[in-house]
Order: sequence, then C-alpha cells, then structure tokens
Amino acid sequence: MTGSPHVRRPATLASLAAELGVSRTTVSNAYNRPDQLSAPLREKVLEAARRLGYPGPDPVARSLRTRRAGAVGLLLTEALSYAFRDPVATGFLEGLALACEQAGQGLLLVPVSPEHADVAAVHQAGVDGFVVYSVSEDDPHFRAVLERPVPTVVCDQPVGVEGVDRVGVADREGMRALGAHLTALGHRKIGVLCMRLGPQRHDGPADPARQERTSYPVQRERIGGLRDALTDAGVDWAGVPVVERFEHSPEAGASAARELLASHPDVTALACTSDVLAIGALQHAAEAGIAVPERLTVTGFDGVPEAERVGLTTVRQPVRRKGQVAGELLLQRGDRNKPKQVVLPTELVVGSTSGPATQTEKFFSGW
Amino acid sequence: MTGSPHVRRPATLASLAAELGVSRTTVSNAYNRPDQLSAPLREKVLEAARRLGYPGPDPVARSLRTRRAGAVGLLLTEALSYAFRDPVATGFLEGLALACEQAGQGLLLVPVSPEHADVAAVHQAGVDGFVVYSVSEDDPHFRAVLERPVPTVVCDQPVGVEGVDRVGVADREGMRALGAHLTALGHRKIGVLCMRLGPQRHDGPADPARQERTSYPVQRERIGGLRDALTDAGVDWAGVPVVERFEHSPEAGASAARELLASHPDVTALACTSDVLAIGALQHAAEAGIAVPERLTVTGFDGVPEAERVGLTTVRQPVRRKGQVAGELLLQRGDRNKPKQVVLPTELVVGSTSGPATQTEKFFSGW
DNA sequence: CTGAAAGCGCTAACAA
DNA sequence: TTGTTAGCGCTTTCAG
Repeated sequence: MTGSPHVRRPATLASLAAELGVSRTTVSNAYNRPDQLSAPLREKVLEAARRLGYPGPDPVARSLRTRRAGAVGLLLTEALSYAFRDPVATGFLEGLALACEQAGQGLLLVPVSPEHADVAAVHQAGVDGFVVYSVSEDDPHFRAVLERPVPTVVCDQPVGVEGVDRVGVADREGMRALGAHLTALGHRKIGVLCMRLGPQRHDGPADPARQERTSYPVQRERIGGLRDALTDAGVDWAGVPVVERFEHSPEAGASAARELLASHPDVTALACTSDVLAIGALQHAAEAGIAVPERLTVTGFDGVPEAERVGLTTVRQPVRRKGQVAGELLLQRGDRNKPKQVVLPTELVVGSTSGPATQTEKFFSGW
Repeated sequence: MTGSPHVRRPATLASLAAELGVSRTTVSNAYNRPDQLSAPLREKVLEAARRLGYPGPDPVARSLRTRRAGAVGLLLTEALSYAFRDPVATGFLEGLALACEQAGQGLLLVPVSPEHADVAAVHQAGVDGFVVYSVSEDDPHFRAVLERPVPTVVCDQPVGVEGVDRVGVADREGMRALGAHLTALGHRKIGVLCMRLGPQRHDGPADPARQERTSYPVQRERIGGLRDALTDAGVDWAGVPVVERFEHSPEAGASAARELLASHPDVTALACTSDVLAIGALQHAAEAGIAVPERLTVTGFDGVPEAERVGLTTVRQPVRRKGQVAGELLLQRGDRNKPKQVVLPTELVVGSTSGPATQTEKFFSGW
C-alpha cells in the first residue's frame, strides 16, 4: 500500500516496537541506554531487530532529534581531489582525521569544484562544525560556511576573520631563517619560485606590487620573510626575481625553475615557497645537468616526507600537528566564546641541496 | 523560556514563514524551487531570511524528509589517518573524491580506529551508500556496513561478497608480467618483500602456507602472480624467501630488505608487493652501498608518483581511476540489482632499478 | 523499568 | 502561485 513493490521498506523503530508490543522508548533504550532496561528484554529487542532486519536507529533521524550530526565538515581551496595530491594537505588531513577519530566524529569532505561555483554543497552538509583549509580571502564557499550557525576554525588562510578560530604556522620567521642561511652561505643572487598569488591564473614573473597585493597571506608571509633576511644582508629586493605558478605540482616547479634560470642565469640559489615546487626545481636541475648544490642551491618550505628523503634544505612546519590542533579547536571547545589563535613553530632543516654560493664566474646555464 | 540565555536559537523555516505571514511551503520553495513562486516574493523571503539570520533549510531535517543524505561513506582498513600517508590510498581517494564532486555528493570518512573496535561510527554515519576500501575479510566494521540498508561497493578486498559491487585490478597478471621481466633478465635468486598477510602483527619470513592462508586476497594474488612467473622459468618457489611486514611504510621496506639480504645474501633481485616497500628497499640499498641495479634489482607494485620519479621498475595500476569507478558504481547505479564486478588492467613499467642478474660471484652484501 | 506525549525542521502531495 | 495536511524516524522529559 505504501509504495512500489521493489522498494523494500526497512523496519523502523516504531514498527519494531509495535511488533514486540513494547513502546518505542524501550526499543530506543535498548540501543542507546542499555542500563535503562532489563538484560533479557534488551536481548529480546535486539533479537527481534535481527529477525526483522532492523538496522538500528536511523542516523539522520537521530541527528535531527539530538541536534548533533557527529561529523565535522572540511572545506578545501581546490577541487576536493587536489587535496590528495598535495603532500602538505594530506599531512594536514592526517592530523585532522586523527583528531576526529579520537573524538569519534566523522570527517565530511565538502564537494566544492571550483567551476561549480555552487555554494549549495556547503548548505547541504550535515555537520556540527567546519574546518576551512587554506582558502582565499574572498572565497564564496567560505562565506557560505560563515553563514552556517556552527563553529568554524580556519587553517592558515584567511587570517583575521572575526569570531573564528585559526591555526597557522610561523611562515615568516621560518622563511627568514632560511634566508639567513642562504646569505650566510654567500648567496646574493637569489631567485624565488612561489605558489599562486591570486585567484586568476597567472604564470610568470611576479613583481613586488603583486607580491604585496596577494590574497594569499601565507605566500605573502613566506616571501616577506625571505625579503627580510635578504634585506638584512644588504640585498636589494627589487632585484630579486620571483616566478609564480598557478598550479602546485613538481611539473610547475620544474617549468618555473627553467623560466627563472633562463632569464636570470646568474642566480646561485633558488628559494621555493613550497617543497613541491622545490622538488620540481631539483628535477629540472637534474635534467639540465645543473649540479646541486655545487652550481645551484635549491630550497623548499614545508618539510614533506619526500623532501626529507631527497635531502632538501627546507623549513619544516608541523603539518600533521596543525591538522590535529584544528580538529581539537573545533571539537574541544567547551563553551568558549572568544576565538583562539594558534601559531605553531617552524624549523630550518639544512639538507644537502644548499651549499656555498658558486665562486666561479657565471656559468652557461644549460647544456 | 526554551533555554539558557547563551544559546542563540537560530530562526527556522517555520518562524520565518510566520514572520512573513506566508506558509512554510513558500519559504521552502524560495530555496528549493525558485520557479514555483514569483520573483518578488522570493526576494522578499530571502531578504527576510538575511535580516533574521536564517541560514537556509537545515540539512539534517531536509535529509530526514527527502531520505537522502547527500554523502557517501568511506570505510578504510586502518586508522583513518593512515590513509593519508599511503600514496595508493590517497590516489584512490582522489579518484573517489572526484566522482563525488561531480555528483555533488559529500564524502564522509568514517572514524574507525582499529583499537576502538566500536562499530557505532558506522551506524552513526548519515550516508546514502558506502565505499569500502581494501579491508580484511573478517572486519567487523565491514560487517556493520553490510547491515546498513544502503548500497555498498568494495574496492580490492574482500572479494566475493554476495550482493555488493567490487572494483579491483589485475594484481596477479601484473605481478606475473613483472616476474617474467625478472627471469628474462636472468634472475633466479629472487627475494620478496610483502605487506601484512594477517590481522595479527607479524614481521619476518612468511612461508608458503602463510602466503596461502592470508586474509588479504590482494597480497595473495600478487605473490601468486610472481610465483606463476618464476615457476614458468623453472624456479622452485619453495626456495624463494618472502619477508612480511605489518606496517606499510618505507621504513618497514628498508628493514625488511635488510633482513632478507642478511639471511639471503645471494639474492640478485628484490620484488616488493608495493612501491612503498620498494622505496624503502632502495633506501636501504643506498645506505648500505649496494648498487642498484648493478648489484641488486629492486621492483615495486602500484606505480605511485614518487616511484615514477625515482625510476622504479614496477607494475602500474590505475589507482585514481579505481577510485573514480568505485564512486560511479555507487552513484550511478540506476535501479540495477545484480552486483557488478570491475577489474582494471595493470601494466609493467620498466624503470632503471632493474637490470641483468649479477654475473659475478656472490658479493659481500654490506660493508 | 516502561509508556505517553511532544516535537526536532523540513518537504511533498494535493487543494485552493 | 500559494497554503494545508501529513508525516520522515527518532529521542526525551515526565509520569506511572
């Protein structure tokens, strides 16, 4: 009577109760409050459930009633799928997942394809809170998150959003230490490879104005830290070439390195704002027969596992811990109402890809 | 009257409707069926919503009503966090996420810490279906999934579960091709490094009985494929040393390589059942001063990006595609009722870590 | 220890 | 184009 024949309507708590001649409360208690009813009765209920194929209380209905979804939503910059290709993002996810796991909460990846400028997914997410991972300051999905009446914590970007928690790392200090390392090695001709600075695709040189105006504070800080260090050593920042890439991949790093070295064959060090770019730069160097670190120093930022494996000089940030803190900030907020800011430390890691600046005259950079 | 003062009770659809003097349907339509009401009225509703801070229809309530959660659940073997450290898992996730994204569905990672033998999380997940990634045949969480009245698709393992879709790859064929490659290069003394074969921690040699009895069909198939190839070449499998590791990490691979080479210094090739293990083996070789491939051939399985970068000889499986297929199987199942099995092809990739078997006499393997 | 009553917030027919 | 009527399946005081 209720539907087409092929739709098997599973039993509900009510139908089970009716079947057994007990009240719905009793059935509910059998699942949620075992101590509120006698063991035999409970077993009877569970047995009947098994027999009738009742899969236990419907999670959605329960969520509606209890007003808790048992999951936290995760909003990522890029297409959802990108996150899994980026080792920094996966490290973060690992930490966040860990925190969720410990709290018994699910982690819902909110599907936001960049083209799909469709904010609906954010509204549709049944979650008790959001973690926002490194999005641009004017991301529409992010704004949609803010409209939801649930707590939110931001990782990295954007900074300074009113009323939301944030966890980040000491980007500027880390890069500054790296810069000092480079200048101490005698490098004066330094080139920079950086990640995207704006929402629009742009691949190529980025002048200081563009560096400042970026909507990605993390990049601004990292570049700024390097600038601080170089300035301390008397290097004029205006003369430092910076090449930007929209994509974040080893391939992008390789092509950026090629571009920068072609236009500035005299640079002795390539400072990249991420390990992924640096790995690409190393790859280019290897292919072009440029000896690292003898003829070219290459550095990264992040401290991803592969970087460590290849001995990259970099700045390590506690990615996993960052994710964990983000989760804890969200899940262990008592009834705190003032937003909390956490900044984790970074650490210079000197590997085998940085060495003294080349003493010899300019090489022909190529083969 | 309804609660403590610090709990701001957000507006609901009903209260908004009351406020405007329209029916709840109208408000609902303003959000879900814009064409069902006049533009001015709709604007009026939306404006009032903004004014009253109504965040739009509650997703959980909607889900209850529409009987669709808008998300698929993902069940992983290991601790949730492990998945993000394993490049094969992340590749799979990437593909799955892609499929979800395209369908506008969320992806809910179900928190199952292995110690927390607590199946509750599976019951608590508000999802329209489950994807199960490579779990053991007798995993309790998996059984809990099967009890839920939603469609399920399994990736890789377990095999042969009644009524559920499955996507896998040609593990055996791939490994067989790799084995043929090795024997063609003249290798006869071959050692194997494999992943866990049982639920209990076991690190060390795995004899043929243990290989057969494993509850992880994927390992069985890969080892079996190699066995086929070696047998074809007249190598007696009983004499092939297999070292197992419970953890799946480069470190585990390195230690396994060390162990195997110590007990069998005469092997000329190390076939690993995963790239991650192989990368560890390479690392050990580098540290021990063993030239690859001159003195030792090392091979993997999977074709992860890093393997490609280091030139590992391996068997490539379409991990991302596998995830995508899993998603499509779940999301695009019309009203199909017979389960579907998809097996994707694998491909031998010859890199620079495999070479002819050493012609010289036995080396002292180590230093 | 068990039951009755009262919704959680929403959508989907169907009428008006 | 708008409103009315019924629940979706469950939990939770509060009495018995």
